[in-house]
Amino acid sequence: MSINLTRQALYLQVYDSLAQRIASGMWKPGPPIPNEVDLAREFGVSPGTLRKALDLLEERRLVERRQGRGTFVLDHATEELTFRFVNVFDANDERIVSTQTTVLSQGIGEATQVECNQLEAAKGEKVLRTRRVRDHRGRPISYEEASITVGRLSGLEREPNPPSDYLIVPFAQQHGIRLGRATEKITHLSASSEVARLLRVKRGTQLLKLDRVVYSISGEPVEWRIALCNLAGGYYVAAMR
Amino acid sequence: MSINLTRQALYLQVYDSLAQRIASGMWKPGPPIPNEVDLAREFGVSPGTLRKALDLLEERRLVERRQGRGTFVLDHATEELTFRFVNVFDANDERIVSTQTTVLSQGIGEATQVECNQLEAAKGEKVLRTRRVRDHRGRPISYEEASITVGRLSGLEREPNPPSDYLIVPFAQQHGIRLGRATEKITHLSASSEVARLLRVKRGTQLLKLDRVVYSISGEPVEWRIALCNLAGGYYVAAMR
DNA sequence: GCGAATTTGTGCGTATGTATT
DNA sequence: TAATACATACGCACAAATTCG
Repeated sequence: MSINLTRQALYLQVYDSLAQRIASGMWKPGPPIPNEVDLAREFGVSPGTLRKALDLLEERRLVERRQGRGTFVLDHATEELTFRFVNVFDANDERIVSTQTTVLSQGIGEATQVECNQLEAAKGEKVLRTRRVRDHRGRPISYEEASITVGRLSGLEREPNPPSDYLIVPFAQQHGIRLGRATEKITHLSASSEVARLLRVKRGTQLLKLDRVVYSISGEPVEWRIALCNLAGGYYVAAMR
Repeated sequence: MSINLTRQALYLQVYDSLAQRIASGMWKPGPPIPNEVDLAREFGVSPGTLRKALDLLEERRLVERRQGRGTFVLDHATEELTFRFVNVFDANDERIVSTQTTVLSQGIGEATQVECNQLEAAKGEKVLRTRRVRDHRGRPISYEEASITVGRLSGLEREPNPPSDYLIVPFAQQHGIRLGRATEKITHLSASSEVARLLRVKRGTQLLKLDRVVYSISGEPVEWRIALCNLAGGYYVAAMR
């Protein structure tokens, strides 16, 4: 290569370009993206450099590569990817994938101080707040309060009626954002009378409190959520590396 | 390269050789290992292939590479690596790194049915069991029951007095094993009178139950541990990708 | 303070292996 | 079987970081 005046390695620049094509919807799940040789030629880089960019796309779950078939944009609306930030399992070792939700309230407002901290948002930024109760196998399982940074989901600002039963992973994907990681703080507490009523348990029942922030692949916080969860014989699973 | 009669890719074979040198203690933390060109020559592979093997060693935290300096074997006895499977923080956001432990009992025996399941051990395999109470800032913070597969830690069988206050990560390293990942199941429960006494809390106090299995880099379970933890204003943190 | 030597990081180009269609 | 696409491997050149005289 010639002299590198740019701050970024070439394969990282290629990564950005490819990621942009996926975020913009130019490449969608379904058909394979162009093959490596063609892409390398198009970007004017060597096949090895392009492969390194694809390695990164794969690691960040933007694409999936299959030898002999091609490279495919991943659909984050699959069960595997959608529920990967949901670590609660019921007593039968089944992941709690809420089928039904009851929305208590929803609205857009300016971020509070706490929301600004959790979401790394500037003062005055808009957030979409949703309060709901999730059911699992016909039983209310959790009460949730979630806040989403409106500005980071492209097009959300202009949506008249955002879905109140959204699941954050596919919801973000629909707005050009793939999620990369999340952290969750876990404590336990006693159900207040209000929450007890919503979850149909006795007041004082012990619940798990899950305080979660979900980040985009590029590292921005997208959703902050607090869930009060009635484990009822189930458990939470954490995986560490 | 010539025909590939082996099942494994060349860079994976090289990885195994390098990993073996670290496990055996031939290469230790401290001085850098030989440079990439020399290693490639020694193994009779191209620099690119050797680099791919090193990439894997780095990803699995066996080595650390620094441009201009060299490649170094990682010491898992550092705080960062030792406590990476400890996700409990106190009310001041400080990780709970137990300074003091009181051992209640320790001994070697044949694995029970449950231990065989958790540790993927054969019937009759030996396990080292330790019961202890951990302190944090002068307060008892958790009661633990741990079982270790004796056969998977080299030399442990012949140790007359295994340390009762071991920390699993450096302890495994001392026996030629680096740990790769862990999973932890979390529930809450009320303290029994016995546990309440040990943790100096009232009977019935809510505790977090942490049921953890730690795996070696090669994927074998090494330790199964149950901890009953008095959060006392603290919290558990899970990170997801 | 500077330049040479050393070591890893990035990039190029090519050939061949292997899985899929 | 043939064509296609990703996977592995080779070898070389130069960039960037670090160390040391």
